[in-house]
Amino acid sequence: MRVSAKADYAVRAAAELAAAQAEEAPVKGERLAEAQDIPLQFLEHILLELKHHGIVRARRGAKGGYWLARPADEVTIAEIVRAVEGPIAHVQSTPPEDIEYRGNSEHLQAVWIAVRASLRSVLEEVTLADLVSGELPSVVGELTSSKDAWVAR
Amino acid sequence: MRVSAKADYAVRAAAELAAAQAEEAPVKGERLAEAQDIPLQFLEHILLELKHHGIVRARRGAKGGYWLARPADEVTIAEIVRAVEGPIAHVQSTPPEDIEYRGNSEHLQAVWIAVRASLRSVLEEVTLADLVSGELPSVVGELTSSKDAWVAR
DNA sequence: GCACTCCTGACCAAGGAGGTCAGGAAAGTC
DNA sequence: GACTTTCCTGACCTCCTTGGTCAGGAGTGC
Repeated sequence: MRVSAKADYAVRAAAELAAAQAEEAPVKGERLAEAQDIPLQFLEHILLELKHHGIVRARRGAKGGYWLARPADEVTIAEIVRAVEGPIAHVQSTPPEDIEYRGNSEHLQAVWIAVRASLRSVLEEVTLADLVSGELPSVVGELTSSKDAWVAR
Repeated sequence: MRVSAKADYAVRAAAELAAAQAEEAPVKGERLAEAQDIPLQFLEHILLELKHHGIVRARRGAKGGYWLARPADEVTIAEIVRAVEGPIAHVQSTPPEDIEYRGNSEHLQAVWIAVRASLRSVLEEVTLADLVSGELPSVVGELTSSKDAWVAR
């Protein structure tokens, strides 16, 4: 139930690309790495994965760099996380709907499905455009408004 | 963003203990392992962790076994998951409220906080009593009612 | 004293996390 | 055509986690 460095890096780099989308010019990996303080070579692997998933495009050579394949308001955080981490909320590496629970844990499946749905309700709602503008969807506002949400437990 | 085998096993074993709470007698590890099809020796390690976290009690010897330290309706899934997996929704192994995001990813912190809050809204609401009775809290019903929640993506 | 059951630490293989390194391949510039 | 720039790719590396197994020790009950 944790977020990997890779996923965090990927979203941050994508946010930089979203912000640079107006510029109409590719952004160098080096600039992304510096802006978000991410090891360059590691970031390049991540960007490659994002490219393979059709989230990012790239060109080599002088004047080369990376840019978003789609408008920033059409790319969700969920997509980016899935691209680098794989499916969200798998249990024992299999999707919860495929697991058979017996005996007294029969209803556990519904709980894991609910967990996944709740994750989706956040990650699939927030787009890169929301992220860079700071105008996050209302679901985020509701979840973060309580003081309680900001303390560890 | 996945649920480990350990967490899944822990919740299932705890569900068996919850169901057996009426019996007033300890349940052997072997019986738990068989009921939920969990490797016995692995399960024993898990039960030990639950014990150290004050969720379960145990006695050795003949007539020994495990039982819940508290009534089933006072133990949440969140507690069990934390006992075996550690804190929920950490990013790069640190709690989201401690991370400083700069530049265009400034608002990413709020997103991760929202992710954690949404997980909590499910995991802290469901108790072992809910799980074995099948009367899950309304939040689970709402999240699982859509057909969409049950399909992979 | 003995059977029973939990308790504990050591170990193990495979894979993932979080990188680094070295070189190749396209694109632009002179 | 040579050269520089920048992405692309695979190999490699260390440390840690996952998902276990094994062997023995220590309480408990009869």
